[in-house]
Amino acid sequence: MTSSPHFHILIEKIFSINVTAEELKSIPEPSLRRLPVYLQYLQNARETGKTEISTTLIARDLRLDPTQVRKDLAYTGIIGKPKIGYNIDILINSIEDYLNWNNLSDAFLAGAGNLGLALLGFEQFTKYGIKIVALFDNDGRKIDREVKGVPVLPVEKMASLAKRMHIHIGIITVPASSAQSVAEQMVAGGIKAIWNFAPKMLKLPEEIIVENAQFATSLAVLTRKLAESLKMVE
Amino acid sequence: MTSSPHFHILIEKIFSINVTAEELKSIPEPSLRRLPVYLQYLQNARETGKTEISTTLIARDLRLDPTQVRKDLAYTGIIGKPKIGYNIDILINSIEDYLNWNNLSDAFLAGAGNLGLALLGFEQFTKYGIKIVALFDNDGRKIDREVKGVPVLPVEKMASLAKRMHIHIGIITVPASSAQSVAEQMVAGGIKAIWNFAPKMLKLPEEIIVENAQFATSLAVLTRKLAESLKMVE
DNA sequence: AATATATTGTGAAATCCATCACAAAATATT
DNA sequence: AATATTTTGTGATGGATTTCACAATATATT
Ligand SMILES: NC(=O)c1ccc[n+]([C@@H]2O[C@H](COP(=O)([O-])OP(=O)(O)OC[C@H]3O[C@@H](n4cnc5c(N)ncnc54)[C@H](O)[C@@H]3O)[C@@H](O)[C@H]2O)c1
Ligand SMILES: NC(=O)c1ccc[n+]([C@@H]2O[C@H](COP(=O)([O-])OP(=O)(O)OC[C@H]3O[C@@H](n4cnc5c(N)ncnc54)[C@H](O)[C@@H]3O)[C@@H](O)[C@H]2O)c1
Repeated sequence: MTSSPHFHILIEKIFSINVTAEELKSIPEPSLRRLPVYLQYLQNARETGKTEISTTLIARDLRLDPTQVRKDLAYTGIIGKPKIGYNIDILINSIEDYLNWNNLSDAFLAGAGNLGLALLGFEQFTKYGIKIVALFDNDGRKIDREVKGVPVLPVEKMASLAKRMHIHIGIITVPASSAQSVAEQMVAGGIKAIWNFAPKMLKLPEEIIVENAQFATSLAVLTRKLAESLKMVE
Repeated sequence: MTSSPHFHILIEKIFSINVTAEELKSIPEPSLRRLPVYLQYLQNARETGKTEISTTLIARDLRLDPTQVRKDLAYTGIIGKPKIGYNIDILINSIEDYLNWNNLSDAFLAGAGNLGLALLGFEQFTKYGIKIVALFDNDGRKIDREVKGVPVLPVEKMASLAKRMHIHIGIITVPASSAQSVAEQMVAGGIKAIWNFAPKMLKLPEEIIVENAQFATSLAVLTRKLAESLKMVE
């Protein structure tokens, strides 16, 4: 980069140039992870009839630092008014746009078991930018049914169908032992991003985006902190 | 702290003094979050018949920095051999001990719906240190049944039962609108750590440990990175 | 036995992220 | 109209985490 990122952003604001991949990448991952938390908080706040909100208040309610909230929100391009704060509707839109959650992406889900069907039943995914359009399984008893209007198809058809339908997102809820093979079939079908619920690290080409929904990670923090706090009172 | 942490740990090793809350706290949270990833990787590696493993190899497979892996593992107290690496069995045990996953903790789960039942059916939780011993719901049709040997009870009984059974961990899989009230009932029952799947920030006393299993967070990273990579090829 | 090699363990440096401090701006109050 | 108050936006600072650099060590090779 030859010019400073700050200068770049200024230029973008003035001339409405589309941000490039370079700039898109520049948000710190911790900030990115906080954006959905703000979003959910703001949607709640909107329901109470509020129209404006300050980072002072957001930070108090979410137990964060106000400057941190301001800097996080700034990544989405939002501009506030001193002494007032931000317009809630505009702010919500700004975050959703930034996350690309205003454009629903179609997704395939492999593994129509307990977790897979629970995910399918979770209507709120449409709020999070994705829509599950087909399930795939290798169990004959599950195939060729429809669940909540979504067809369950044989996993062999997944790759070709993904290609034909230009699907970019795959969700894996098969047992760990099948996860690698299913992931490879997804990649063969042109899928670019995989949300993996199986407790198994996938080995895939570098350019494939893999987000592991590791329940174990979450539990590690929980059980460890609990052990700490129980030790403390001993 | 008057003496260096390093000195402390040495003393602990020599005299087998229990680590105190002070020392327990000292692991960086990013390191803590990586431990379950190593654990799962190591369990896989063990199944292939390996008995020793180096951080060089772990790092290559998990796409991490070898020094980082070494420092992370060191928090669990493991000691390796130059030129060889670590004994896999001992290393696995060391991580499990550190996370307290060798002592199963009983947990209550509120919300016997899609996700709650999927979680119940997930036997591997016993590998992650917890055991769901009772479900609670407010839907008469679900109450007083047993699911996989675990009773479904009316949510009104949760607090008193938690107290009586000295339950420390609660899992919330009720709709967002009921999450706060259910969480408060858990706290009233003496529960100290809550694993919250409802997309709702809970307002609870500071000493209560809350770990939000935010699906939205995971998806934000996925959809954002995907948007970036699609921009790139434009 | 001497040398080469791969790895651990750890201070030091670099990078990344969170927090502090404060000027500028918008509104409310006197 | 002047002053006080609250908040935004941001450069500077501090702290946490990652990465680098390298000595020490265990084993393999000659
Ligand atoms: N259930 C949970 O709460 C939970 C939580 C965290 C992680 N997970 C993980 O999610 C995955 C699914 O868990 P689950 O409880 O839903 O298991 P499940 O057994 O209920 O479902 C797995 C489904 O995958 C199908 N399947 C198996 N191999 C396949 C293949 N090669 N191609 C296509 N489909 C295939 C099976 O027929 C079944 O329908 C597992 O990896 C599990 O470890 C589950
Ligand atoms: N299903 C998913 O894949 C998924 C994913 C992420 C998050 N979530 C969240 O998890 C929660 C549960 O989702 P779900 O799909 O299982 O919903 P669900 O409607 O299938 O289950 C909710 C259960 O909670 C019970 N319940 C409602 N109010 C209660 C109360 N006050 N006390 C006790 N029980 C009560 C209901 O009777 C029902 O059995 C929701 O907050 C949802 O947003 C679900």
